[in-house]
Amino acid sequence: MYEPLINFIKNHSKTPLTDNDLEIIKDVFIPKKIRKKQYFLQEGDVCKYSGFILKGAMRQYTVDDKETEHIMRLSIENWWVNDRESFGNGTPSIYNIDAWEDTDLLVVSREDIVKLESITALNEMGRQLDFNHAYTLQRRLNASISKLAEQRYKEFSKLYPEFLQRFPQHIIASYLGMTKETLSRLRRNSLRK
Amino acid sequence: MYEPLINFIKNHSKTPLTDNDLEIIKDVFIPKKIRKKQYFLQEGDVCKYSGFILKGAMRQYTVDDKETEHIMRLSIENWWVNDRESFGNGTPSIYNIDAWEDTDLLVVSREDIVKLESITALNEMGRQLDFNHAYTLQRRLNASISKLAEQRYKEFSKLYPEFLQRFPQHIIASYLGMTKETLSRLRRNSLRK
DNA sequence: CGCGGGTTTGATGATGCTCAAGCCCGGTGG
DNA sequence: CCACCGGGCTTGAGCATCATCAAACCCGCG
Repeated sequence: MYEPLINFIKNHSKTPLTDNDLEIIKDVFIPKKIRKKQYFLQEGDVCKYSGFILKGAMRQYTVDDKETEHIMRLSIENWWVNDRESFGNGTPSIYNIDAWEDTDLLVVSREDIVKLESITALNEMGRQLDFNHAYTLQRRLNASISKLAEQRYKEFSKLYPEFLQRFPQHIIASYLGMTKETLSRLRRNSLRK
Repeated sequence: MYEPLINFIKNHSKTPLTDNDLEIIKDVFIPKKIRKKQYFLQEGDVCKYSGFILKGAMRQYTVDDKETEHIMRLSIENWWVNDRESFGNGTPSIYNIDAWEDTDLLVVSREDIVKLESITALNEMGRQLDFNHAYTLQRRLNASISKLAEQRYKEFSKLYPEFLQRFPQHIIASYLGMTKETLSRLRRNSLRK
Protein backbone atom coordinates (compact mmCIF):
# COMPACT_ATOMS: atom_id res chain seq x y z
CA MET A 1 0.00 0.00 0.00
CA TYR A 2 2.91 2.33 0.57
CA GLU A 3 4.60 1.34 -2.66
CA PRO A 4 3.30 4.17 -4.84
CA LEU A 5 4.29 6.79 -2.29
CA ILE A 6 7.76 5.32 -1.80
CA ASN A 7 8.29 5.19 -5.53
CA PHE A 8 7.12 8.73 -5.95
CA ILE A 9 9.60 9.95 -3.37
CA LYS A 10 12.40 8.00 -5.02
CA ASN A 11 11.56 9.52 -8.37
CA HIS A 12 11.60 13.03 -6.99
CA SER A 13 14.84 13.09 -5.02
CA LYS A 14 18.47 12.15 -5.44
CA THR A 15 19.01 10.97 -1.88
CA PRO A 16 18.02 7.36 -1.21
CA LEU A 17 15.65 6.41 1.59
CA THR A 18 17.10 4.53 4.56
CA ASP A 19 15.22 1.75 6.34
CA ASN A 20 14.73 4.13 9.18
CA ASP A 21 13.18 6.69 6.85
CA LEU A 22 10.77 4.07 5.63
CA GLU A 23 9.78 3.27 9.19
CA ILE A 24 8.97 6.88 9.86
CA ILE A 25 7.05 7.31 6.65
CA LYS A 26 4.90 4.28 7.29
CA ASP A 27 4.30 5.55 10.76
CA VAL A 28 3.34 9.07 9.84
CA PHE A 29 1.33 8.62 6.64
CA ILE A 30 -2.12 7.30 7.39
CA PRO A 31 -4.57 5.74 4.94
CA LYS A 32 -7.77 7.69 4.45
CA LYS A 33 -10.79 7.18 2.24
CA ILE A 34 -12.90 9.99 0.85
CA ARG A 35 -16.20 9.39 -0.83
CA LYS A 36 -17.25 11.12 -4.00
CA LYS A 37 -18.39 14.70 -3.36
CA GLN A 38 -16.99 14.74 0.16
CA TYR A 39 -14.80 17.65 1.19
CA PHE A 40 -11.15 17.19 1.93
CA LEU A 41 -10.84 20.89 2.73
CA GLN A 42 -13.40 23.67 2.94
CA GLU A 43 -12.91 27.37 2.35
CA GLY A 44 -12.16 29.11 5.63
CA ASP A 45 -10.68 26.06 7.34
CA VAL A 46 -7.01 25.41 7.85
CA CYS A 47 -5.65 22.67 5.62
CA LYS A 48 -4.79 20.09 8.26
CA TYR A 49 -3.67 17.32 5.96
CA SER A 50 -1.49 16.85 2.97
CA GLY A 51 -2.47 13.81 0.93
CA PHE A 52 -1.00 11.54 -1.67
CA ILE A 53 -3.58 9.94 -3.97
CA LEU A 54 -3.41 6.15 -4.29
CA LYS A 55 -6.62 5.89 -6.26
CA GLY A 56 -9.28 8.35 -7.30
CA ALA A 57 -9.60 11.94 -8.48
CA MET A 58 -9.96 15.25 -6.70
CA ARG A 59 -10.37 18.91 -7.50
CA GLN A 60 -9.38 22.18 -5.85
CA TYR A 61 -11.42 25.29 -6.57
CA THR A 62 -12.77 28.62 -5.44
CA VAL A 63 -16.41 29.71 -5.54
CA ASP A 64 -17.20 33.27 -6.56
CA ASP A 65 -20.09 35.53 -5.55
CA LYS A 66 -22.23 34.11 -8.35
CA GLU A 67 -21.74 30.60 -6.98
CA THR A 68 -19.57 29.68 -9.94
CA GLU A 69 -16.73 27.26 -9.26
CA HIS A 70 -13.27 28.03 -10.59
CA ILE A 71 -11.03 24.98 -10.75
CA MET A 72 -7.47 25.70 -9.67
CA ARG A 73 -6.10 22.20 -9.74
CA LEU A 74 -7.04 18.66 -10.63
CA SER A 75 -5.34 15.63 -9.12
CA ILE A 76 -5.41 11.90 -9.75
CA GLU A 77 -3.32 8.88 -8.80
CA ASN A 78 0.23 9.73 -7.80
CA TRP A 79 -0.45 13.40 -7.24
CA TRP A 80 -0.53 15.35 -4.04
CA VAL A 81 -3.51 17.27 -2.69
CA ASN A 82 -3.35 20.13 -0.23
CA ASP A 83 -3.35 23.89 -0.09
CA ARG A 84 0.37 24.46 0.24
CA GLU A 85 -0.12 27.89 1.67
CA SER A 86 -2.66 27.03 4.32
CA PHE A 87 -0.94 23.78 5.21
CA GLY A 88 2.44 25.46 5.44
CA ASN A 89 1.41 28.56 7.37
CA GLY A 90 -1.62 27.40 9.29
CA THR A 91 -3.72 30.16 7.76
CA PRO A 92 -7.35 29.66 6.66
CA SER A 93 -7.65 28.45 3.11
CA ILE A 94 -9.52 30.20 0.35
CA TYR A 95 -9.97 26.92 -1.50
CA ASN A 96 -12.27 23.96 -1.45
CA ILE A 97 -10.92 20.52 -2.17
CA ASP A 98 -13.28 17.62 -2.72
CA ALA A 99 -13.35 14.17 -4.23
CA TRP A 100 -14.66 13.81 -7.74
CA GLU A 101 -14.45 10.03 -7.48
CA ASP A 102 -14.20 7.81 -4.41
CA THR A 103 -10.58 8.30 -3.42
CA ASP A 104 -7.92 6.50 -1.37
CA LEU A 105 -5.24 8.66 0.17
CA LEU A 106 -2.20 8.52 2.36
CA VAL A 107 -2.23 11.63 4.51
CA VAL A 108 0.14 13.44 6.89
CA SER A 109 -1.20 15.87 9.42
CA ARG A 110 0.30 19.28 10.08
CA GLU A 111 1.42 18.16 13.52
CA ASP A 112 3.23 15.11 12.21
CA ILE A 113 5.08 16.96 9.52
CA VAL A 114 7.95 17.75 11.91
CA LYS A 115 8.64 14.05 12.20
CA LEU A 116 9.54 14.07 8.52
CA GLU A 117 11.98 16.93 8.63
CA SER A 118 14.95 14.64 9.16
CA ILE A 119 14.29 12.82 5.91
CA THR A 120 16.48 14.45 3.28
CA ALA A 121 14.76 12.77 0.37
CA LEU A 122 11.42 14.20 1.44
CA ASN A 123 12.82 17.69 1.72
CA GLU A 124 14.28 17.43 -1.72
CA MET A 125 10.99 16.16 -3.04
CA GLY A 126 9.22 19.08 -1.39
CA ARG A 127 11.44 21.58 -3.12
CA GLN A 128 11.00 19.79 -6.39
CA LEU A 129 7.23 19.88 -6.05
CA ASP A 130 7.10 23.57 -5.15
CA PHE A 131 9.30 24.22 -8.09
CA ASN A 132 7.14 22.24 -10.51
CA HIS A 133 4.05 23.80 -9.11
CA ALA A 134 5.33 27.31 -9.68
CA TYR A 135 6.41 26.36 -13.15
CA THR A 136 3.02 24.90 -14.03
CA LEU A 137 1.24 27.93 -12.68
CA GLN A 138 3.46 30.21 -14.68
CA ARG A 139 2.70 28.38 -17.89
CA ARG A 140 -0.99 28.45 -17.13
CA LEU A 141 -0.98 32.13 -16.27
CA ASN A 142 0.89 32.91 -19.43
CA ALA A 143 -1.64 30.92 -21.46
CA SER A 144 -4.52 32.55 -19.67
CA ILE A 145 -3.21 36.03 -20.43
CA SER A 146 -1.93 35.58 -23.92
CA LYS A 147 -3.82 32.76 -25.63
CA LEU A 148 -7.28 32.20 -27.00
CA ALA A 149 -9.64 29.58 -25.64
CA GLU A 150 -8.97 27.12 -28.45
CA GLN A 151 -5.20 27.19 -28.03
CA ARG A 152 -5.53 26.75 -24.29
CA TYR A 153 -7.64 23.67 -24.82
CA LYS A 154 -5.23 22.19 -27.33
CA GLU A 155 -2.25 22.69 -25.06
CA PHE A 156 -4.15 21.16 -22.20
CA SER A 157 -5.16 18.10 -24.21
CA LYS A 158 -1.57 17.48 -25.18
CA LEU A 159 -0.26 17.99 -21.68
CA TYR A 160 -2.85 16.12 -19.66
CA PRO A 161 -4.68 13.60 -21.82
CA GLU A 162 -5.46 11.52 -18.70
CA PHE A 163 -7.54 14.34 -17.31
CA LEU A 164 -9.76 14.42 -20.37
CA GLN A 165 -10.76 10.86 -19.55
CA ARG A 166 -11.30 11.39 -15.88
CA PHE A 167 -13.14 14.68 -15.63
CA PRO A 168 -16.27 15.87 -17.43
CA GLN A 169 -16.06 18.76 -19.84
CA HIS A 170 -17.54 21.38 -17.60
CA ILE A 171 -14.73 20.78 -15.11
CA ILE A 172 -12.07 21.03 -17.78
CA ALA A 173 -13.70 24.19 -19.07
CA SER A 174 -13.56 25.76 -15.65
CA TYR A 175 -9.92 24.74 -15.24
CA LEU A 176 -9.16 26.46 -18.52
CA GLY A 177 -11.01 29.60 -17.58
CA MET A 178 -13.94 29.29 -19.97
CA THR A 179 -17.56 28.17 -19.79
CA LYS A 180 -18.74 24.69 -20.71
CA GLU A 181 -20.64 26.14 -23.66
CA THR A 182 -17.53 27.74 -25.07
CA LEU A 183 -15.60 24.51 -24.70
CA SER A 184 -18.38 22.55 -26.34
CA ARG A 185 -18.51 24.86 -29.36
CA LEU A 186 -14.78 24.96 -29.65
CA ARG A 187 -14.56 21.19 -29.79
CA ARG A 188 -17.23 20.99 -32.46
CA ASN A 189 -15.30 23.50 -34.57
CA SER A 190 -12.02 21.64 -34.17
CA LEU A 191 -13.67 18.43 -35.34
CA ARG A 192 -15.08 20.02 -38.47
CA LYS A 193 -11.60 20.90 -39.66
CA MET B 1 26.76 47.66 -0.79
CA TYR B 2 25.93 44.16 0.43
CA GLU B 3 23.72 45.45 3.21
CA PRO B 4 20.39 45.14 1.39
CA LEU B 5 21.13 41.59 0.31
CA ILE B 6 22.26 40.54 3.79
CA ASN B 7 19.17 42.06 5.31
CA PHE B 8 16.95 40.38 2.81
CA ILE B 9 18.44 36.99 3.62
CA LYS B 10 18.03 37.62 7.34
CA ASN B 11 14.40 38.54 6.83
CA HIS B 12 13.69 35.40 4.87
CA SER B 13 15.26 32.72 7.05
CA LYS B 14 15.35 31.62 10.64
CA THR B 15 18.97 30.52 10.65
CA PRO B 16 21.48 33.33 11.30
CA LEU B 17 24.40 33.98 8.98
CA THR B 18 27.88 33.17 10.26
CA ASP B 19 30.90 35.33 9.47
CA ASN B 20 32.06 32.60 7.19
CA ASP B 21 28.73 32.69 5.34
CA LEU B 22 29.15 36.41 4.84
CA GLU B 23 32.59 35.86 3.40
CA ILE B 24 31.26 33.43 0.87
CA ILE B 25 28.34 35.63 -0.07
CA LYS B 26 30.54 38.65 -0.65
CA ASP B 27 32.82 36.48 -2.68
CA VAL B 28 30.17 34.93 -4.86
CA PHE B 29 27.75 37.79 -5.47
CA ILE B 30 29.18 40.23 -7.98
CA PRO B 31 27.96 43.77 -8.64
CA LYS B 32 26.56 44.34 -12.09
CA LYS B 33 25.03 47.34 -13.78
CA ILE B 34 22.40 47.14 -16.48
CA ARG B 35 21.37 50.13 -18.52
CA LYS B 36 17.78 50.90 -19.33
CA LYS B 37 16.43 48.70 -22.15
CA GLN B 38 19.37 46.30 -21.96
CA TYR B 39 18.63 42.61 -21.74
CA PHE B 40 19.44 40.60 -18.65
CA LEU B 41 18.12 37.47 -20.35
CA GLN B 42 16.86 36.80 -23.86
CA GLU B 43 14.39 34.20 -25.01
CA GLY B 44 16.22 31.06 -26.09
CA ASP B 45 19.25 31.63 -23.89
CA VAL B 46 19.95 29.87 -20.63
CA CYS B 47 19.52 32.09 -17.61
CA LYS B 48 23.12 32.23 -16.39
CA TYR B 49 22.63 34.65 -13.54
CA SER B 50 20.31 35.18 -10.66
CA GLY B 51 20.24 38.78 -9.53
CA PHE B 52 19.21 40.79 -6.51
CA ILE B 53 18.18 44.35 -7.30
CA LEU B 54 19.92 47.09 -5.32
CA LYS B 55 18.45 49.91 -7.36
CA GLY B 56 16.33 50.07 -10.46
CA ALA B 57 13.42 48.26 -12.06
CA MET B 58 13.16 45.29 -14.39
CA ARG B 59 10.54 43.30 -16.21
CA GLN B 60 10.15 39.70 -17.35
CA TYR B 61 7.92 38.94 -20.33
CA THR B 62 7.12 36.80 -23.34
CA VAL B 63 6.52 38.03 -26.87
CA ASP B 64 3.76 36.43 -28.91
CA ASP B 65 3.44 35.94 -32.67
CA LYS B 66 1.89 39.39 -33.05
CA GLU B 67 4.91 40.97 -31.38
CA THR B 68 2.87 41.79 -28.31
CA GLU B 69 4.69 41.66 -24.98
CA HIS B 70 3.08 39.86 -22.05
CA ILE B 71 4.54 40.86 -18.72
CA MET B 72 4.99 37.94 -16.35
CA ARG B 73 6.80 39.69 -13.55
CA LEU B 74 7.96 43.11 -12.44
CA SER B 75 10.82 43.65 -10.02
CA ILE B 76 12.28 46.62 -8.19
CA GLU B 77 14.67 47.17 -5.26
CA ASN B 78 14.99 44.20 -2.94
CA TRP B 79 13.50 41.72 -5.38
CA TRP B 80 15.18 38.94 -7.24
CA VAL B 81 15.33 38.55 -11.00
CA ASN B 82 15.88 35.32 -12.88
CA ASP B 83 14.00 32.61 -14.67
CA ARG B 84 13.86 30.06 -11.89
CA GLU B 85 13.27 27.23 -14.31
CA SER B 86 16.02 28.00 -16.76
CA PHE B 87 18.47 28.96 -14.04
CA GLY B 88 17.70 25.85 -12.04
CA ASN B 89 17.70 23.32 -14.87
CA GLY B 90 20.00 24.91 -17.42
CA THR B 91 17.27 24.78 -20.06
CA PRO B 92 16.69 27.60 -22.58
CA SER B 93 14.34 30.24 -21.29
CA ILE B 94 11.10 31.28 -22.93
CA TYR B 95 11.30 34.70 -21.27
CA ASN B 96 12.99 37.99 -21.84
CA ILE B 97 14.19 40.02 -18.90
CA ASP B 98 15.31 43.59 -19.39
CA ALA B 99 15.89 46.76 -17.43
CA TRP B 100 13.14 49.33 -17.38
CA GLU B 101 15.37 51.75 -15.52
CA ASP B 102 19.15 51.78 -15.12
CA THR B 103 19.66 49.02 -12.59
CA ASP B 104 22.30 47.94 -10.07
CA LEU B 105 22.37 44.26 -9.24
CA LEU B 106 24.24 41.71 -7.22
CA VAL B 107 24.40 38.53 -9.29
CA VAL B 108 25.41 34.91 -8.78
CA SER B 109 26.28 32.76 -11.74
CA ARG B 110 24.98 29.24 -12.24
CA GLU B 111 28.47 27.86 -11.73
CA ASP B 112 28.95 29.63 -8.44
CA ILE B 113 25.66 28.56 -6.97
CA VAL B 114 27.21 25.35 -5.59
CA LYS B 115 29.42 27.48 -3.37
CA LEU B 116 26.30 28.66 -1.60
CA GLU B 117 24.83 25.26 -0.90
CA SER B 118 26.45 25.04 2.52
CA ILE B 119 24.66 28.18 3.70
CA THR B 120 21.53 27.06 5.50
CA ALA B 121 20.00 30.50 5.64
CA LEU B 122 20.19 30.80 1.88
CA ASN B 123 18.55 27.45 1.36
CA GLU B 124 15.74 28.43 3.65
CA MET B 125 15.38 31.68 1.81
CA GLY B 126 15.26 29.83 -1.48
CA ARG B 127 12.40 27.67 -0.28
CA GLN B 128 10.60 30.67 1.05
CA LEU B 129 10.93 32.47 -2.25
CA ASP B 130 9.72 29.53 -4.31
CA PHE B 131 6.83 29.22 -1.97
CA ASN B 132 5.89 32.89 -2.21
CA HIS B 133 6.30 32.80 -5.90
CA ALA B 134 3.91 29.90 -6.31
CA TYR B 135 1.47 31.57 -3.99
CA THR B 136 1.57 34.83 -5.93
CA LEU B 137 1.11 33.04 -9.21
CA GLN B 138 -1.84 31.15 -7.85
CA ARG B 139 -3.54 34.33 -6.74
CA ARG B 140 -2.88 35.92 -10.10
CA LEU B 141 -4.14 32.94 -12.03
CA ASN B 142 -7.26 32.85 -9.95
CA ALA B 143 -7.84 36.54 -10.59
CA SER B 144 -7.18 36.13 -14.26
CA ILE B 145 -9.70 33.31 -14.55
CA SER B 146 -12.43 34.55 -12.32
CA LYS B 147 -12.33 38.34 -12.12
CA LEU B 148 -13.12 41.24 -14.39
CA ALA B 149 -10.52 43.74 -15.54
CA GLU B 150 -11.58 46.39 -13.04
CA GLN B 151 -11.34 44.09 -10.04
CA ARG B 152 -7.94 42.88 -11.14
CA TYR B 153 -6.68 46.42 -11.32
CA LYS B 154 -8.06 47.31 -7.92
CA GLU B 155 -6.46 44.30 -6.27
CA PHE B 156 -3.20 45.10 -7.95
CA SER B 157 -3.22 48.72 -6.81
CA LYS B 158 -3.79 47.67 -3.24
CA LEU B 159 -1.13 44.97 -3.34
CA TYR B 160 1.62 46.77 -5.22
CA PRO B 161 1.18 50.53 -4.98
CA GLU B 162 4.94 50.99 -5.53
CA PHE B 163 4.64 49.49 -8.99
CA LEU B 164 2.06 52.04 -10.05
CA GLN B 165 4.67 54.74 -9.46
CA ARG B 166 7.50 52.94 -11.18
CA PHE B 167 5.98 51.51 -14.33
CA PRO B 168 3.88 53.19 -17.01
CA GLN B 169 0.30 52.14 -17.50
CA HIS B 170 0.81 50.07 -20.60
CA ILE B 171 3.18 47.82 -18.65
CA ILE B 172 0.75 47.45 -15.79
CA ALA B 173 -2.01 46.69 -18.27
CA SER B 174 0.03 43.93 -19.84
CA TYR B 175 0.85 42.49 -16.41
CA LEU B 176 -2.85 42.39 -15.67
CA GLY B 177 -3.71 40.76 -18.97
CA MET B 178 -5.52 43.64 -20.63
CA THR B 179 -4.68 46.33 -23.17
CA LYS B 180 -3.56 49.84 -22.26
CA GLU B 181 -6.79 51.23 -23.73
CA THR B 182 -8.90 49.05 -21.46
CA LEU B 183 -6.88 50.10 -18.43
CA SER B 184 -7.14 53.74 -19.37
CA ARG B 185 -10.94 53.59 -19.73
CA LEU B 186 -11.33 51.62 -16.58
CA ARG B 187 -9.41 54.21 -14.59
CA ARG B 188 -11.53 57.01 -15.97
CA ASN B 189 -14.66 55.20 -14.93
CA SER B 190 -13.37 54.51 -11.43
CA LEU B 191 -12.62 58.20 -10.96
CA ARG B 192 -16.10 59.28 -11.99
CA LYS B 193 -17.62 57.30 -9.16
C1' DC C 1 10.47 73.46 -32.35
C1' DG C 2 9.92 68.85 -33.20
C1' DC C 3 10.24 64.26 -31.57
C1' DG C 4 9.41 60.07 -28.79
C1' DG C 5 6.98 57.90 -25.37
C1' DG C 6 2.99 57.63 -22.99
C1' DT C 7 -2.06 58.30 -22.50
C1' DT C 8 -6.71 59.17 -24.02
C1' DT C 9 -10.76 58.78 -26.94
C1' DG C 10 -13.88 56.96 -30.36
C1' DA C 11 -15.73 53.55 -33.61
C1' DT C 12 -16.05 48.89 -34.72
C1' DG C 13 -15.82 44.06 -34.14
C1' DA C 14 -14.33 39.60 -32.07
C1' DT C 15 -14.50 36.59 -28.37
C1' DG C 16 -16.66 34.42 -25.06
C1' DC C 17 -20.59 34.78 -21.44
C1' DT C 18 -25.53 34.29 -20.05
C1' DC C 19 -29.77 32.31 -20.20
C1' DA C 20 -32.91 29.14 -21.84
C1' DA C 21 -34.19 25.04 -24.08
C1' DG C 22 -33.60 20.43 -25.73
C1' DC C 23 -31.08 16.15 -26.08
C1' DC C 24 -28.76 11.96 -24.56
C1' DC C 25 -27.88 8.34 -21.45
C1' DG C 26 -27.53 5.56 -17.44
C1' DG C 27 -29.66 4.56 -13.11
C1' DT C 28 -33.70 3.93 -10.05
C1' DG C 29 -38.04 2.71 -8.56
C1' DG C 30 -42.83 1.62 -9.51
C1' DC D 1 -40.36 -3.00 -18.71
C1' DC D 2 -41.16 1.63 -18.71
C1' DA D 3 -41.32 6.26 -16.70
C1' DC D 4 -38.78 9.39 -14.69
C1' DC D 5 -34.84 11.84 -13.04
C1' DG D 6 -30.22 13.82 -12.73
C1' DG D 7 -26.06 14.87 -14.81
C1' DG D 8 -23.75 16.08 -18.60
C1' DC D 9 -23.53 17.89 -23.31
C1' DT D 10 -25.19 20.74 -27.17
C1' DT D 11 -27.37 24.59 -29.54
C1' DG D 12 -29.16 29.17 -30.36
C1' DA D 13 -30.04 34.17 -29.55
C1' DG D 14 -28.60 38.19 -27.48
C1' DC D 15 -25.32 40.67 -24.89
C1' DA D 16 -21.14 42.23 -22.06
C1' DT D 17 -16.51 42.74 -22.04
C1' DC D 18 -12.62 43.66 -24.05
C1' DA D 19 -9.41 43.98 -28.25
C1' DT D 20 -8.15 46.40 -32.36
C1' DC D 21 -7.16 50.27 -35.09
C1' DA D 22 -6.65 54.97 -35.87
C1' DA D 23 -6.28 59.57 -34.43
C1' DA D 24 -5.34 63.14 -31.28
C1' DC D 25 -3.25 64.86 -27.30
C1' DC D 26 0.19 65.72 -23.74
C1' DC D 27 4.62 66.66 -22.07
C1' DG D 28 9.54 66.47 -21.15
C1' DC D 29 13.77 66.93 -23.63
C1' DG D 30 17.41 67.53 -26.98
